[in-house]
Amino acid sequence: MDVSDLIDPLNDAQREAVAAPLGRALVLAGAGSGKTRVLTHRAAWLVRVEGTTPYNLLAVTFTNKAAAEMRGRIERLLGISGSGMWVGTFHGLSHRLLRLHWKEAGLPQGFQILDSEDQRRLVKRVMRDLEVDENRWPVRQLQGFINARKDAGERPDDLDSNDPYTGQMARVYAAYEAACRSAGVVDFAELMLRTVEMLQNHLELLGHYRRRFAHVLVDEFQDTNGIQYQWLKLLAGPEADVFIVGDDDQSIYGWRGARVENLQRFRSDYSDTRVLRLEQNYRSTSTILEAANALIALNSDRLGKKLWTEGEQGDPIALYAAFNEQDEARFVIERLVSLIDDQGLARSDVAILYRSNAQSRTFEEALLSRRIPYRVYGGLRFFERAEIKDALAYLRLIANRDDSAALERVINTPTRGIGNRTLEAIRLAAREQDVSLWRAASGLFASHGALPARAANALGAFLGLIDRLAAETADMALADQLETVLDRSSLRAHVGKDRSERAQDKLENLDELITAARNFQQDAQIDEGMDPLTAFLSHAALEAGEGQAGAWEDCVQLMTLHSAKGLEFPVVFLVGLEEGLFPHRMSVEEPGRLEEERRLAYVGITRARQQLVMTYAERRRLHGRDEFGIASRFIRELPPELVDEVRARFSVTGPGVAASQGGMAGAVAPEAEFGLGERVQHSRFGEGVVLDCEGNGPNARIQVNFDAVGAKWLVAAYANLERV
DNA sequence: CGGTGGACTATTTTT
DNA sequence: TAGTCCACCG
Repeated sequence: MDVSDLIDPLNDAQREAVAAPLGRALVLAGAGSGKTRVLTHRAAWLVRVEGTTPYNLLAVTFTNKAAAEMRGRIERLLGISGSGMWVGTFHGLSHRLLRLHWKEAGLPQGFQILDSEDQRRLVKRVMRDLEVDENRWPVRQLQGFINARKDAGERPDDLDSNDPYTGQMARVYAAYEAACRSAGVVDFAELMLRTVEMLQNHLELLGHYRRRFAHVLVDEFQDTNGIQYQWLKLLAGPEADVFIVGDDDQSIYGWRGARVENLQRFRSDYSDTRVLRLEQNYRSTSTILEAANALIALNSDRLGKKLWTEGEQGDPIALYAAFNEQDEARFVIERLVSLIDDQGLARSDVAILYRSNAQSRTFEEALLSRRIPYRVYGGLRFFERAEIKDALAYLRLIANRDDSAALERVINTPTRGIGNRTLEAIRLAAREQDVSLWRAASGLFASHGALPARAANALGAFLGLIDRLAAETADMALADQLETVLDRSSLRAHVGKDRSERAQDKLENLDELITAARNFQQDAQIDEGMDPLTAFLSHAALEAGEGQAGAWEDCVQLMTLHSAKGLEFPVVFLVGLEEGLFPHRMSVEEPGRLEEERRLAYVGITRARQQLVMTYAERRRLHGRDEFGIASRFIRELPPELVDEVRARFSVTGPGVAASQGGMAGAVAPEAEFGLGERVQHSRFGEGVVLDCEGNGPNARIQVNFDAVGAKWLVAAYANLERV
């Protein structure tokens, strides 16, 4: 049997992992060490060498993107496609199990999924019904509490109701659960918890799946939370062949419940675990790697790993102390332009990474003014847009009248004369009779005199509209159904008359939704037993889609450090490295949280392949105030010899900024060979004026505005400039 | 019902 | 500063 294609492209450590004997294996894979390759090759190895079938594999990741990538790569290695292989996210796979076994899970057949916004609205609704003071108990906090409890596998009954604080929150949790049950909806955390409970309560099902999934593979294990760990352990059972890959140094989601300890826990739960390390890095220069190693070494409680590379040393890390955030953006953009224009880098080779979303603005403005295409990751996703959610809420209501969250959303969108009074009456009736809003509304409408005539008419029109839409569109294709709903509900007209320039965008989004529905029905393999509408709605909830449609031209990439995990770029600008911003002030108090910030810095540094540029601003406008910042401790924690401080302080920039306490190596004042404004001559570009200088010695860079070709950055050592 | 203005808040985010 | 949310008013 020829498995050279599986084995040959691997190094020794990778090979050892891929060909590990069946059993429990934990692969500690450093950044850029080829973990996805190892995982996918392992899957292919199991089929081609160990003789299992794709049907017996269970491969789990966190994001849809990673799951799609993994599936594609495994299928390519196996030369198959569309197999019965279960590759997906924790939530996607749980969803599938719950659809197949809705009865055993105690769910209605057509249950729908609440996204975070739906959940928050529902929690809020429940709190109002319970008359919980929203000022004392912020809704988001309660939502977070409920999710944290579910992520830990706890139901309201498991909580200490004697403690007044916990007791109050448990009350809301319980009421929220009741509301979900009556509406036939589940939130994200519930998908996991419900699946675990279902399997625990139905040992015949558990046995079936344990036999089926003889081989379990998990990516990014350091990001698993309590319930995900339980889920895995339950499905894998004591016998399964389990192959997990993770990196404790890249655990950056502790704040949303991820438990790095699960790596250790796995080792102690399965004492025969074979631990393997992938430490050879194929991504970054040795300079970048050394910096990353030095930084992360300051964390305690590491499982221990030291990355190395056979690659080149590369350039030193550039550090720029900006005067303020505009200066920071100016520096980054100028540097990036010179990389693109003079060194031929693609725009998409360059990433600007920051700690918090708000920082993107200055960079966007600077990029915009220079007409450089860019793309910001994060922000509102397609299926999260209000007009899209409104449209989907109509569909949800058509699929399931008891979906009270959906009803609340659209009963008066567009406005149809059902005001708060009427809605309050409906809510009251629903609470008293312990039924869904739809049923309560129908009841009120049917009993004469229960509502004022006007309200009753309006309500009747709404109830009739939904019933009619449901009946008339029942046999339509999804896209046609949606089209009909948008027109007949007047939602499209409502969205269109929004008198802002956003109205056009919104209409286009609705069209996009119709297209999405059409494509979905065409090429999605819809699981048996799920009608297309239910499947589409679940898809919309589980895969919120991209933030920006299309836009796949060559763009500079802007994103938070969190969203950069798993990606790599030839050039990385790590910006806003100031105490209070990064590490964020909310994380500096607790050692554990500070270490997570440090891991975040580690993730950022290791995204860079060739060149890493760090910046911080000595002054920054934050929340409308001017804040003075000092360099982040993460800068000071890097070996000074790897860092080259770029100082533009030739002159003018401003008094008092030349020597900063955060500066490296005592901030030697640069000796410039050329002064600003001086006229110089270049062999190729002709004459020009010196605009700016950075650094000193042979590494110094000089910006010259050439008469013929405009402004360019030149490296002093190669430029051979002469005074005119 | 929709529009306005005051209060409040401001890490990270996937599913 | 800027964006969101909500209460109140016409």
